Amino acid sequence: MTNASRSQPTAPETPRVRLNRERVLRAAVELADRDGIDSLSMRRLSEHLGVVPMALYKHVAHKDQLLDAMVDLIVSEIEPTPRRASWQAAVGDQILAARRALLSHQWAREVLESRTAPTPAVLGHMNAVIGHLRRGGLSIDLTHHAMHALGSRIWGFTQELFASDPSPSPPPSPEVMAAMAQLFPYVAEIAEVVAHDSQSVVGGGCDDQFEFEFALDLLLNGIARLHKAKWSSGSPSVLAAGAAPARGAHRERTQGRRPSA
Amino acid sequence: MTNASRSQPTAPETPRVRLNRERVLRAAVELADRDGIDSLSMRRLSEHLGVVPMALYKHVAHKDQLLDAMVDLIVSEIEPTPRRASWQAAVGDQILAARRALLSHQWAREVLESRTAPTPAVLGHMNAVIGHLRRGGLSIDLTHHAMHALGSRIWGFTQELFASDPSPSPPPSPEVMAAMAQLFPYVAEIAEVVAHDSQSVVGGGCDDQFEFEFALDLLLNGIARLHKAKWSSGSPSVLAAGAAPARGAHRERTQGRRPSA
DNA sequence: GACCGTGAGCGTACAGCGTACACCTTTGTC
DNA sequence: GACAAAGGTGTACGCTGTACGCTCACGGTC
Repeated sequence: MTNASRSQPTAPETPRVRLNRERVLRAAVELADRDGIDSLSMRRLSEHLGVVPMALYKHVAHKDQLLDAMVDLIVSEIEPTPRRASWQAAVGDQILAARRALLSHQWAREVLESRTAPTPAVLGHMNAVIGHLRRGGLSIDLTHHAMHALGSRIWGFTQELFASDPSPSPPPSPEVMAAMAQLFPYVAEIAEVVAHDSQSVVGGGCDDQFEFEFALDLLLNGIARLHKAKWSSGSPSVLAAGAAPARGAHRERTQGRRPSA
Repeated sequence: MTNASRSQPTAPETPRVRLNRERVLRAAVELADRDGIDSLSMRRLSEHLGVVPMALYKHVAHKDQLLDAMVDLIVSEIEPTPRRASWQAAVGDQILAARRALLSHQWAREVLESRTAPTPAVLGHMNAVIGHLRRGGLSIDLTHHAMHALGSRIWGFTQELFASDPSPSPPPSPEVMAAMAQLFPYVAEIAEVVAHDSQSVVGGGCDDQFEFEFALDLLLNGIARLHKAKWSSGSPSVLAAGAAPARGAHRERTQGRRPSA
């Protein structure tokens, strides 16, 4: 009785395509793109695939593995970029390629950052970036610190101060605005200039692509200067070589300390 | 009958201190510090406070508000720093003060980044950082982009490639190591150097404090050079002023485009 | 064609989550 | 002492991830 609908359902024309890992992952990505990663549950995913929740567990061990595999899937779509005249250009290309690949998957940032172990595709992209740096002549030491400095920016997203609000709140009332200007004059000053077409404080009416490339160039140029100055983490005070005076001696600076020889 | 234990419990010496918002927040922070933010549930928190889950809702509207308030609580413990001879030093001080305040609350990064609206304390710290930049003579324009470039780094944490694994996995077997060296030679090269006392790929055996200050100085110095070169986002090619040649013309660069006048 | 092992998909069940709602108890004010 | 407000409780609901055992379709072998 309960199986009646299963043995010969009312729609026999659907030949009941078999599930496989690939289909599960593609559907998961599609759903996450459409509704956001927070509303991606095993139940909703299974529903989307016309299947019972537990069916998914024949193809992924648990939700965490599903997320890992989703990341791997879209990260593996980053094309490796060729060498360029300068390593800065090559690294920039590689990182902007990542940005293009991940930009249509807003959830990727959050998931990527929450992973604790890298997937093969992740290692591949890291390898490509490191490769451009090393072939550009950077020492292992400088490359290592450069990778830390770039951090998750190698994925092509800036870590903004605030997650962009999908449902923009109504513009703050004038009296709130005035109170804010009094308490936080410097924030208000910038907010005012930025908010010519938006109401968010920071990160709203801004050109994400510009801000990203701005910060990327800042870092790459800084690394280039260190490279030219033959900087090594053994000689920390050279960090400011050729630039404006550094922040100066901090009481609790880690002068001279370094992780590896 | 069921109320017997409530009306006159076996331990009448506990005068049943009344709950208040402060106590709830402090307990939540304590619990998050100890067990991680993922295991902070309203139920566990209430249990920790010797109270029924719903009691918490007399003091916070919902869990999101609790998280907001927790962040606000610890962010408000960041001391504002005085002016220094250079604005770089002042900004550095302010950001390292944030780092000190947040370092013992590992969960703060994740929560902070997931918020969409700033709390007062958050605005206060932002205001302090922006203030140091503006009083240092930076234009509103440059200050704005500098804040984007610093991003969530103003909180004192580097956005690492991977979350530090609380339960370090066993060191990869030699054959896995060899396979990795073949597939990702550049990653392996760095991993080998770094892993003299740790087994993680990146972010493991590294000096967090050093890496943080390295990246911070890189950014502050870059911003300082732009400031000295009187850079404005209207003249994008000046970005590389006085430094190594920039990444060069990207096909899809956003040359000249800018968010605000 | 008959048989049988494998594994995909199903159903049920459970513990845990955030929180709505109605109720009771304690507290502070007059 | 009366009464309102505020604080704490109990129950219940819909949601989550997933363990376990079953059934049934498929592929390979005889």
